[in-house]
Amino acid sequence: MKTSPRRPLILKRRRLPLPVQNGPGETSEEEPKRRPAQQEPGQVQASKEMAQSTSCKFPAGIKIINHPTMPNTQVVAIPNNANIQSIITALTAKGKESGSNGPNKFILISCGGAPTHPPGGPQPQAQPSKDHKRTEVITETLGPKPAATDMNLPRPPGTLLGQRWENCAGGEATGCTLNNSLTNIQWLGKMSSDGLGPCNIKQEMEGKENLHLEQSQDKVEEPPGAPTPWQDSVSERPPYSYMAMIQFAINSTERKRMTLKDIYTWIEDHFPYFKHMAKPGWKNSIRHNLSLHDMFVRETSANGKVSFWTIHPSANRYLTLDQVFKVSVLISSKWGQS
Amino acid sequence: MKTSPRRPLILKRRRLPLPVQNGPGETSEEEPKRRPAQQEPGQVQASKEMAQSTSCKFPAGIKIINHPTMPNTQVVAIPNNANIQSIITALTAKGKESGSNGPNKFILISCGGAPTHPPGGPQPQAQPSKDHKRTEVITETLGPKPAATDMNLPRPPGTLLGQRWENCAGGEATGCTLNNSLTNIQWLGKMSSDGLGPCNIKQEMEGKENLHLEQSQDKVEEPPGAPTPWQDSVSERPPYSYMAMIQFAINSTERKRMTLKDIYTWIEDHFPYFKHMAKPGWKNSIRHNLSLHDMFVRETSANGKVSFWTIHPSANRYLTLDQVFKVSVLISSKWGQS
DNA sequence: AAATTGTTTATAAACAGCCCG
DNA sequence: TTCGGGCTGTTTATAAACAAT
Repeated sequence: MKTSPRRPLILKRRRLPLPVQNGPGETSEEEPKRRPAQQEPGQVQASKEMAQSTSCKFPAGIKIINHPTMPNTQVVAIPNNANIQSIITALTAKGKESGSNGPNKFILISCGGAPTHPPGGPQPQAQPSKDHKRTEVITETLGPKPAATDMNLPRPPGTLLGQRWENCAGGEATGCTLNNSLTNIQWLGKMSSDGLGPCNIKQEMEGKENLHLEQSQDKVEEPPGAPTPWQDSVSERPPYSYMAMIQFAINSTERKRMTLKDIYTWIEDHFPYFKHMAKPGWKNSIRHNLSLHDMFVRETSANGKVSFWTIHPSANRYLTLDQVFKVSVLISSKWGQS
Repeated sequence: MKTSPRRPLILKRRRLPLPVQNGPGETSEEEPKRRPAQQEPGQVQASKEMAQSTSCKFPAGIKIINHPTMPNTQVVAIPNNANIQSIITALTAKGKESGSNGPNKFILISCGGAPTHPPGGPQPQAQPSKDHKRTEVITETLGPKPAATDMNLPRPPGTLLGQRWENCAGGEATGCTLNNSLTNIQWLGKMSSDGLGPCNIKQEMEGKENLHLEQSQDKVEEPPGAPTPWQDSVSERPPYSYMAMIQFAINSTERKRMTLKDIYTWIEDHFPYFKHMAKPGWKNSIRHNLSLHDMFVRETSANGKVSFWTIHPSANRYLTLDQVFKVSVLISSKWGQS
């Protein structure tokens, strides 16, 4: 009964104070059906797709990159010896000066010593402070609107009624949750050093519909690294939630749809933990996630024979494992190894 | 790990063939955001609130009563010796003849011998067929629309994309699921014989906001039965899902809102199983359900101090335990004992 | 008939935010 | 005042029952 070793949940969630915009509560029968889900992607305008690697300079050897998916967000890599407080102050000022359209949220990542993993477990490099695993500091400077300023918060703190409702239709939750996984650089760094390449083409062509899979898999275009299959990661559970992995899988295809069986296969190929270590119940969990989350929509092929799983357009940020991988390579390899 | 004795799940779910209205699938980027949730309660028009007990006659000593909450549905009590097949045929014909507005769905309940529970467990009276626990047959005659013809189906069979999406906003699922619980006459019959009365007033006035609770609790107006607290049920888990019980609790108040603590209390008072038998984790499950299901919306009191849980208007069918109880009394007492 | 796929509920748990002593 | 613990709320994982294909 005390089966503790459950979900990873390495993610940090945070709640914003939220400066109580329009009076708390009021009981208010005033129709709680606003849907910022439609509205939020609208206000995203820029920096939506990929990281344009606009690495602008910053005070003390710090490098900044646009977050690949989160609007108004930049990832900031900071050396271990940097003064975090001064950086936060500078970032805050920068966010203010950028105005309402510029980035107002920064994810701080420490990138001190050798980013290549020391064989023997996921310890952070050589930091006395074991309190925070990665000094993943998230600071946000006041945006024009209190909504969508917290990367971890799918729903704004429930002060007014109906907010849960909106979230439901928009699928905002999933995107935010997924983005959290992006901060797990450590595990990705391991993947990068072990080589991800061979897994991309493997695919084996057993499903009838794997054509889509294969010709879309080669979208990965990282420099061909070590071709040896990664062994360290095999025994370690990836830090992504099922929901995230399903999105990775579906978005890796050209038509953004995938059969259940192919989702299984994709996850097994890209996260060997599930092929070799996980209990068979993980497939049950995949199905559970597909059914539970409204962002996953089941379609039926034209002939009505095959059913595909897709991601609802208004909820899809088109995150792929490749993107996450790229960010990790950029941060850990380029800047970390200096 | 093999902790089998989990959820009750006495409910029967069924899936309709659904005559494939407008072509299966088609991949179709055609905006899947229809919301029949708003539309479905609209087409309900009649028979929405309480059973008007319009028990019209039928072939062979059968009695029919409008379902208290489900649209276009009647509950049909049938003696054990009746020919089920002929009844279904007759009901089908009746549904057709009623046209598009009349009832097109019937829940068949066998009411053979003594409905008062034989002490010793929930066995069906004296039927050789142990296959179905209660001969709870559900037959539906073609309605004008394929939607909302299956009481057990929150989502129409997912042939087209986006249907899961709609459901999410409308909260249709919850209503249907709850309605399933209505067919658990056995457990209710036990409650009726043991008396439900004393629990209604108990409430104890310890929370600061229990005023609302108390003055709304006395809406129960069943004939004062045996005042002895029901003992048989104490050790038996009620056949209602957490979602259903939360709705019972919230809808029992006048303002249709309740604090978490009061929800705990209400459930403990009305289902002693949770007070005496259940592991403390059941409260975790209550909170989990409140957060998970979008039909539950958290409000904040006018002064911003207390937060209440409410039911989203478009999802609330105002089901209460009292209503369920009434139906059980009608069916089991009036007709069963003949 | 059996396996696969899909839906729903239950339960445990991690963790965040808040309140309160 | 702060600080810690309990309560409330959110999210993910896992198992399971069951339905539909």
